[in-house]
Amino acid sequence: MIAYSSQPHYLLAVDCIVFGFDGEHLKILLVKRGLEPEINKWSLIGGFVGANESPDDAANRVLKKNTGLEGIYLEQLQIYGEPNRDPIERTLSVGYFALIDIHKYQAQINDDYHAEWFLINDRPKLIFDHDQMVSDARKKLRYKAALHPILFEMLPKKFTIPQLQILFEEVNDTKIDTRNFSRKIGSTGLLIKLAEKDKSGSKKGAFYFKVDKKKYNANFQAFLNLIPNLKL
Amino acid sequence: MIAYSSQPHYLLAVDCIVFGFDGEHLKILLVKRGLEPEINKWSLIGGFVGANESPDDAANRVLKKNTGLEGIYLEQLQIYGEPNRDPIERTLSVGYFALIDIHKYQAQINDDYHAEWFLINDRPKLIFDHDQMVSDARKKLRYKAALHPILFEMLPKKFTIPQLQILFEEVNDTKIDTRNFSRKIGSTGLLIKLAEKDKSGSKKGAFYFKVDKKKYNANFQAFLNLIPNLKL
DNA sequence: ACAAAAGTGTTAGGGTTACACCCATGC
DNA sequence: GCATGGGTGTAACCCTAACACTTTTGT
Repeated sequence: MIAYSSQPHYLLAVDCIVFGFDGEHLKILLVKRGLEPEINKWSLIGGFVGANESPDDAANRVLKKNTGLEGIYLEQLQIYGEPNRDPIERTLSVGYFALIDIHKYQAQINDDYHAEWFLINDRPKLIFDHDQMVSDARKKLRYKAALHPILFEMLPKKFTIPQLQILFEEVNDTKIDTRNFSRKIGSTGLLIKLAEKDKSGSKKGAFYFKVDKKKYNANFQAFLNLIPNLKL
Repeated sequence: MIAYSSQPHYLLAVDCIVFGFDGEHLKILLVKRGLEPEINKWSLIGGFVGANESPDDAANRVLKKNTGLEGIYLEQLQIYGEPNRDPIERTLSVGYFALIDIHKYQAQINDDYHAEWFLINDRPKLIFDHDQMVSDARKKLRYKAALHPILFEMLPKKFTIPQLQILFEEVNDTKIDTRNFSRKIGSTGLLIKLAEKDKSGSKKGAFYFKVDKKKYNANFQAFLNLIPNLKL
C-alpha cells in the first residue's frame, strides 16, 4: 500500500458570493452564521466540501440549500488559504461567485436559513476574510461582465432595455448613454423583442425582451465592449 | 474549546504550469515525478501545501526549488478537486500558471530535479489531470495576454520587436501583420528603445527594447487589443 | 395639457486593418 | 551585389462616442 506519508490535512470549505439585482441596485445574499466561532455574525453562504463531492459540487449543494435554486450561474473565484484565516482550525476556502435572479429567490423567502439580501454598498461587516472575498468578487464580476454577457443571469426571463441598462450601470458604477447602449445591445443579436410591454416603470411602457439562448450559448465567448472608458 | 466536529480533512497540493519562450516556440517545464504512484512519469511541478504557508506561498516555494527563481509571475488558475483525481488518497490541487524567462532558468540547468522543457505542442502525456491543467492554463494565458501585457514576463530584459511578435504569434496561434503590430506595441508606450542591436537574427540587426517598468505597473490593467479577430 | 420615461438618427473623430516598398548589413 | 530580415506610411473602413428631440400614455 502506498501513501503520502505525514503530510498535513486540512478542512476545505466553499463560500459563495451571491449577487442579485432588484431592478434598482446590486445586492448580495448573506446568512447569519449558524456555528461557532462567530455564531450569529453575518457571513457568506458556505459549507464544507464533503468526502464525495468536488468543490463545484459543494458550492451547488450549499446554494441549493440556501436559496432553493439549482442550475445557478457559478464561477470559481480563487482559493483563500492564509494559514490563520479561521481561528479554530486551518480551513481553506474556495470562493465562488454566483448570479441569480432575485425574483426566483423571492419564492423561497420563507426559508429556514435566515438569509437576507443587502445592498452591495451597505452591508454589514462579515466574518473572517469574507469582506475581501466580496471585494474580489465584485471586481471579477465587473471584469467578466465587460467581456461576456453574464449579467442576463441576474434578470428575469423577460426584462426591458432600461432595466438592463440600470444593471450595467450598477455593476460598473457609471452612467451610460441610452442611445448608444441600446444600439450596442441590439448589435449583439442576443435579444429577442417580445410583443408585451412592462408598464410598471412608466406610462409609455417598455417592451420586454428575452435572451436568444442559442446565440447566448454560441456567443458567450464573444468580446463585448459595453462600457465606454472602462477602467478595471 | 470549539471545533468543527467530524468534517473530513484532505491533502492539498499546488501544481504549476510553467511557461517559457525560447525565441521560437512556447514551452512548458515538466518534471519526472519522484514519488509513488506514477513515479518517473512526467508531471507538472508541484508539492503539498505546508502547515504554515498559503497555497501562494507553496507555489512560490515549489517553483524556487525547481527553477532556482524567485519573484516569478504567478497566477492562480483554479482548484482541481474531483474526489478521485488522485488514486491514493483524496488530494485537491490548486493550479497555478507561471511565466518565466527561459534564459534565466538556463543558469540553473544543472539542477537536481530532472526538470525539462517541452514544446507545448509536443509534450508527453502527464499524470492525473495535469493534461487538463495545461490545457486550461493555455487558454487562460491567451485570454489574459490579449488584455494585459503579461507576455513580457517570458522575455529577457532586452528583447526585439520581432522576438516579441513571434511570442504573440505563438501564444495566439496566428500570424500578425508586422507593421500593425509594431505600431500597436509602440502606441502602448510600454517600451523603451535601446541603442544596442541584436544582430543574431539578421544582418541588419534589430534594435533592443526594454519595458518601461513604471508604465508597466501603472498600465497593467489597461486593455490591449493586440490580436485582431481574436477568438478565445 | 402635461409629466415622465421610452425610443430613435446623425455626425465627427479615432482606431483598425489591409497593403508594399525601402533600408541596412554580412556575406 | 545580392540575399535576408528590419523597419516604416497611407488610405479605406468601421466602430465609437457625443449629442436632442419625438413618442406614448396615464393622470
